[in-house]
Amino acid sequence: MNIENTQSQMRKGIFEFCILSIIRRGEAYPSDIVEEMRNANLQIFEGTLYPLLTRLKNSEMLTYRWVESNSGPPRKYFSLTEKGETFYQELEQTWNELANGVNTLTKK
Amino acid sequence: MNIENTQSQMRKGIFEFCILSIIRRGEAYPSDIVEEMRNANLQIFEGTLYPLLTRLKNSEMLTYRWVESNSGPPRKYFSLTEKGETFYQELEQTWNELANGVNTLTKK
DNA sequence: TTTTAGTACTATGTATTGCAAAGTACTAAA
DNA sequence: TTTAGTACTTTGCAATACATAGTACTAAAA
Repeated sequence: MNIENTQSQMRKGIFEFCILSIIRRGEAYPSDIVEEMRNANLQIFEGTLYPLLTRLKNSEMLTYRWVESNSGPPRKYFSLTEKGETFYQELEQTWNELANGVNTLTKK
Repeated sequence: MNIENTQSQMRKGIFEFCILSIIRRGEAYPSDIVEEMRNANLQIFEGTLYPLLTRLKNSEMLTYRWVESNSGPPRKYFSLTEKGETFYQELEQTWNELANGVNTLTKK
């Protein structure tokens, strides 16, 4: 039982919300997403990100298209489906309830 | 991929923090803990709570004593160790960083 | 006295996902 | 042709929330 493990456990379930939020604001490819998360001091690893994007795509929350890049391999740009937008709103509510609950409990 | 599962995943890692916070404020037994969490709109099941308390005890974050109850079986009252207090402070920082990161990212 | 009900705690199997690591593929530069 | 950087894929493992089945204690009811 150590802090790194707990950090990892705390991240579970939260990354879906973060990723959908980023893509909701505009089409993005994985490196964009990593960058935006890093800017918010959130760390996500490729081994997490790619399977998660795949799961979201398979669940019809996201669609993607291939875009040739200037100098390098093609990139997969993701965007939100209507189903994804609905799910995002549920996630937003879920997060807010959880965060409020925790803060209520721990800040007294 | 549905909201209930994501809620469950979001809870991972957070309950340690909540439980230590409750016990930090004063000695408590499991039903006390369930009650305080419910008051904060956080739901924890016995299958989660008891093993978690055991893990925290085994990691020397908590100690406990048995207390006879007025009408019913004896109760296990938990309290925080010094190691638990230190760990709590790390958890508090971890939670604040995570919550700030998520809110920064999703509220823009 | 025995049985029932309520309370308290224990143990275990399952599903899910973050993490780590190994790998493939594309493009441009050396 | 080889190397380096970028982009994506796959898979196995560890940890924990959840569900469930069970044991144990005490008081009240039968």
